[in-house]
Amino acid sequence: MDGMEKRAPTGVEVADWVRNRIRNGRFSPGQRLVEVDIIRQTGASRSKVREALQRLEGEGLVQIEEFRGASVKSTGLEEVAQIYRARIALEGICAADFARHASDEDKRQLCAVQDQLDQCVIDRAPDRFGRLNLEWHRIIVQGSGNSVIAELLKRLNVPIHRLLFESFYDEGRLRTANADHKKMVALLLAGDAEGAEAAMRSHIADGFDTLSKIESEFYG
Amino acid sequence: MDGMEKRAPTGVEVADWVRNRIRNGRFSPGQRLVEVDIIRQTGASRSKVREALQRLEGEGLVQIEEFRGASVKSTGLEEVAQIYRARIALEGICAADFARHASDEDKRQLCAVQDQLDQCVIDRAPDRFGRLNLEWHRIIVQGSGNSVIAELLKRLNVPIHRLLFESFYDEGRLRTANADHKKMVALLLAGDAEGAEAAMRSHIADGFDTLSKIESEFYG
DNA sequence: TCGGACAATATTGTCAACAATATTGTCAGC
DNA sequence: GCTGACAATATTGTTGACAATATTGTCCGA
Repeated sequence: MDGMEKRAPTGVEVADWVRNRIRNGRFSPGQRLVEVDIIRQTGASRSKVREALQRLEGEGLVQIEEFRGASVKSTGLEEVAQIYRARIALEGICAADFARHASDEDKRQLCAVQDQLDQCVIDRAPDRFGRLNLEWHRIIVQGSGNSVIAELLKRLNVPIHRLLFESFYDEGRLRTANADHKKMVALLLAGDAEGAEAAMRSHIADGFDTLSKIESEFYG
Repeated sequence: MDGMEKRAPTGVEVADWVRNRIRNGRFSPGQRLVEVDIIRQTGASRSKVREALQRLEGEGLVQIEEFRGASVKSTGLEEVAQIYRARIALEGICAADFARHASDEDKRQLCAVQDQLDQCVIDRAPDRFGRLNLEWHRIIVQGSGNSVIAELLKRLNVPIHRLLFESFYDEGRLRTANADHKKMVALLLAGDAEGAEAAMRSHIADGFDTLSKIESEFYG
């Protein structure tokens, strides 16, 4: 795939490869995904590439038209809004469940990441903050113990991956977001399920609001 | 597929065919899905059947082992509980959004189905009640206007399809469920988003509770 | 120069043959 | 009868060739 590997990649691996490239914008919306190109770049057989593209179509990440092949599906602002609404619902529940029955290990991890986030605010490192922010949310989902929801969120986050970093380049948003985080950690550790859920909801909703202000002219 | 059709079914159609058979129990958990059998029954080519099985694996409905083929994945009580938790989150949000901005047409449809549900209670028709119950929930999701969540719920409901009918054979549960429905319709029409969401949540949670009592010995 | 017809190429869709592995059947030896 | 080795069968995995369609290039006439 990257270097020179012996065994040919499996269909799932090719799907991962393409998905990553879509996520970080290396494949842009509307771009056609020609089978031969992917074969050349991955070393996979055509069957595997086709399998991968069909899987990604199932995830809603690409669309396949007859005799025209696969292309990266673009997600408009309306769909982004719907994804955020789903996140509000799901991560809200996760916060509540985390408050109810997270393990000490999960709580410890959460605090550790929170410390690093605080440091990022001091250092004004929005990029690193973005990465740790993903980790922070992931820990809460994992701590809720619901792997079904975890899987749903993993898929929902793919199309909005870039956007999840965008807003933190605004200093003010970065500070308020981290203030949200600190309050929420307190609620989560205190076992206040209702409070944590409400806090998570407004936190994500605020994230979308600042985002839609930034991106509104882009989407028109 | 059923009768004698001319054109061969596409991969998506074969996937639908298998998914339906899994949903209504015609294919039971653990059962191996042999490619040749599906070819015989659907008239599809092997490529299409393989494509279909891979798609279903992506949906988490079957599992594929190397050189052992596809088999229907079984969902334990723990996973069912997690699915219900996700439903609580997502349908709760849908209820709130329905209350906020559902169209008059959606409201009208909801009332119509509610009337039919009431009739089912009078007639003691649990089977018909189950079908209309699906429709009732679907209308609320549709009325929320969030197609992303609608898609998530459609997938989540597949593995628990049978269970969604089970509890209504208990007369008491059927009555309380319909009482929930009527209260919720009132809240939805009144535009009480918070009330509707809370009602939907406890409605679904109650559904799982009665279910887990019925099925607990089955899952052991 | 423009546009349409036609050819050339590129790309995807389909299928069948073959390889690799698992599953089942058989039988000798005990 | 039971067990293990081996053969026979069944099933899945892979590849390549070919068909179907789309895309691009070319040329000619108005």
